[in-house]
Amino acid sequence: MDRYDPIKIEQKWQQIWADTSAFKATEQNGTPKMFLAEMFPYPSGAGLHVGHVRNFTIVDVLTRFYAQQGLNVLRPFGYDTFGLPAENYAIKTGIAPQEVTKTNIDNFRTQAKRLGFAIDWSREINTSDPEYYRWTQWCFLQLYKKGLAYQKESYQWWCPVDQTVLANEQVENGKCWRCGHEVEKKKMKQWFFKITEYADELLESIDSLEWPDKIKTMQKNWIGRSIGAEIDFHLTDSQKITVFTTRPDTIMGATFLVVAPEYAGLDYLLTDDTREEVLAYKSAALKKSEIERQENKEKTGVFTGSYAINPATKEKIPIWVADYVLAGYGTGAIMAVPAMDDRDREFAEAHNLAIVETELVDRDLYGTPKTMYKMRDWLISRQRYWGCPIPIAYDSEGDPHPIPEDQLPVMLPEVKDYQPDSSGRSALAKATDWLKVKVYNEKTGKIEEMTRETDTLDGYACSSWYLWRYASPHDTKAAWDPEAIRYWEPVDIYVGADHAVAHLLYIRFWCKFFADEGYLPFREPIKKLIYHGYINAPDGKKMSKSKGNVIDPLDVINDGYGADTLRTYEMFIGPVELDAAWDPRSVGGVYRFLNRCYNLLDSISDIDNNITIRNKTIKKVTTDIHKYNFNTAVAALMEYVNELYKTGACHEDLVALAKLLKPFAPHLASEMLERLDANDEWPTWDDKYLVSDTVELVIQVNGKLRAKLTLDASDLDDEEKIKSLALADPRIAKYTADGIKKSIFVPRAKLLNLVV
RNA sequence: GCCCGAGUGGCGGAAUUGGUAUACGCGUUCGACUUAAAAUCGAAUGGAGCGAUCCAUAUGGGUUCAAGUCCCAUCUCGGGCACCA
Repeated sequence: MDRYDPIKIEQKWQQIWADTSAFKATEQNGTPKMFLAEMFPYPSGAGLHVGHVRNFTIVDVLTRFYAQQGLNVLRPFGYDTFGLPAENYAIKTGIAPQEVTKTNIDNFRTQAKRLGFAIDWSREINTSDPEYYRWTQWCFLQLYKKGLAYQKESYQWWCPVDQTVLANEQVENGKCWRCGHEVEKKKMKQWFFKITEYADELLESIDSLEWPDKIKTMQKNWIGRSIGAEIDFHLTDSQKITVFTTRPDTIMGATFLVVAPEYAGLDYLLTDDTREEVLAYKSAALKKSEIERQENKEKTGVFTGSYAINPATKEKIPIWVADYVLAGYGTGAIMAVPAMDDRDREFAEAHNLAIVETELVDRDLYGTPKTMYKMRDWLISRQRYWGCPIPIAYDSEGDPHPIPEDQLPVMLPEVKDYQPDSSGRSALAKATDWLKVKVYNEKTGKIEEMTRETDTLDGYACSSWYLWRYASPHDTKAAWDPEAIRYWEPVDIYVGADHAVAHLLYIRFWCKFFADEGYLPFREPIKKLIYHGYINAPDGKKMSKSKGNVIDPLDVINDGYGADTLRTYEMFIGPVELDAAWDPRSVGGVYRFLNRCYNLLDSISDIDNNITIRNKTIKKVTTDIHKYNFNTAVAALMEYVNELYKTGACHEDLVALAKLLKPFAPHLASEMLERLDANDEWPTWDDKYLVSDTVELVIQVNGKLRAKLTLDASDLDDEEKIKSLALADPRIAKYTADGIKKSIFVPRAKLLNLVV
């Protein structure tokens, strides 16, 4: 017969799937649903990389597996398109981000189709499509109405290269997550989402999720709840400093107070003698980069000139300012207990402050109980062009007003000059016509001309609700259709390799908010999460253009291996949660395996020799996919094929093989099933075929393997018989000449251990 | 510094509740087919030894009839957090 020609077979089936809209999903009441999704990609100019392929293939294996089992499966696809790369490209080339985005999406779609993914292409979404971001703006307005979107002036992380502020979650080791440049602090008025409102629930409900412990722990640490108390230290009868502490019981040892350089009431504490020195210290601290603060943990600080009374000891204690106290946490002021706290002791020793051993007192004696979180509110303003416009306008007094919902979307205007500047306003500030808008002013009761907000939304806002959009992606009346939501959502299995705290925390926050508003009938958006590892270059290093070690998945297909080999290889490469290094020779091994599957069609035996291993393989592959052990599922199929080569494959053997293979190599499997005249219904096994008539019994002496006996399965009930058979065996007898002390028989393990 | 996770052949990795360590794949070697090569098919492959055997799951202890798996220390690597009071 003909040779295995993956390119030909794959083209044929991709055409069939396209022509028949094979993966279109519709609600079917009475049929159990399964909603699967990957973290949708940012469509870069480079096209799909092997990491995308791993991500999408995991989803695809599960999609096809559940579909073959008769579930009503939804597997949509979309593009997360707002963001810096397209805008930076526009600044460099003058080509509009809208245009580049379209080109890149087209390329991604074409490439994804060549991989044979079972995607419902009628549900494609794109976050920079006005029909989509119209509803992102609607989401913003719902949060705004409830006071969960608000403006605040404060010190924020600012990236001087990208010329925008960043959320806490987007600062990695003091550097910008996009360009890697050190971030600075800048005082600006910015928009926030009040995620802290849900801190307790985000923390407490996380244990109910079937997510990897690693992610759960990271989120818990990020939220960082501390239970303690706030305590007032009075300077005078009317002036006080409130501190937060987790150890109010150590107050007897509090020998001084420390406030952060940014502390709001700092000025009041200064005296003529100290003012100059303290202000110099403050401006130096603000200039320090986060990197410098991290590297240099020396405890610097200066005395403010003021004193407060310790309410427990009634002692007058000095107030210092030091940058080891953080402005953004607690009250920005602490009581220092150098006898108990390492950092306070270091500071006290460096500045000759009193250290007194403390006796513990009752926790509630001097303060009021208070819970504090490390998590801050989510900063969402971005001073960049290529993002979702914030639907807000300002009146002549600078007060914000929401754009009415019936005027959405606030379209992102086309501009010529995308370059941001250090003024703190995006390129949208130059779109002078667009800036003007007439909005009703509830203060004056009139429609007035106002000025639009020129910041755009953090891209994470766009991805905080897209999983719900998938349920009714073309809805023009609402962000999502409640009926479709009730049927499909929440997501059953979500697959990704990134965004452990940012995206996966934000989407949980929005879910809880919209549940409270009555728009969602559940409080957690994602039941199960598969967090897979990266694929590295053959040398084990991260793939990168500059190192020239990038493997292009399309090259693998075009080299003649085909998509099925690529997909199956990436599932076989190792445990799903671990990083793996690309091995071009192993790709060849998987190709050989698929080739062997195909060639089995040439000689179909009439005799069924393989009932046991067939049933065993069906069981193994089924349970492995349920456990996401894709690598061992593929290994089981390889073992099965090796066996079929030895014993000869009958029709039923091959049908089972093709069905089990289909999630991994759908084109080849479809071809095989067609030639075998079979459907793709997932096969079942019968445990009665898994027990054979004879069993191999392991005989150990002192725990070491010494012999194997083949017996009738029924003999496993007869311990005495087994023992005498073992003792009679010459390989055993030579160890047991002096008799045995005891014997342990384990029928479950088919094992007999003799102790001499 | 703190919190997780992981250390198994030449390599990627398998191993129900503790129960035959090294499945599967790569690589290597040999053989068949071929004028030859590729492809394909078959066989061998943890180390030492002629052998019976002995030694091997990061290191050192422990529990057990039995430990890759459980317990205690130590080392190495990866990830996260990092002055959060």
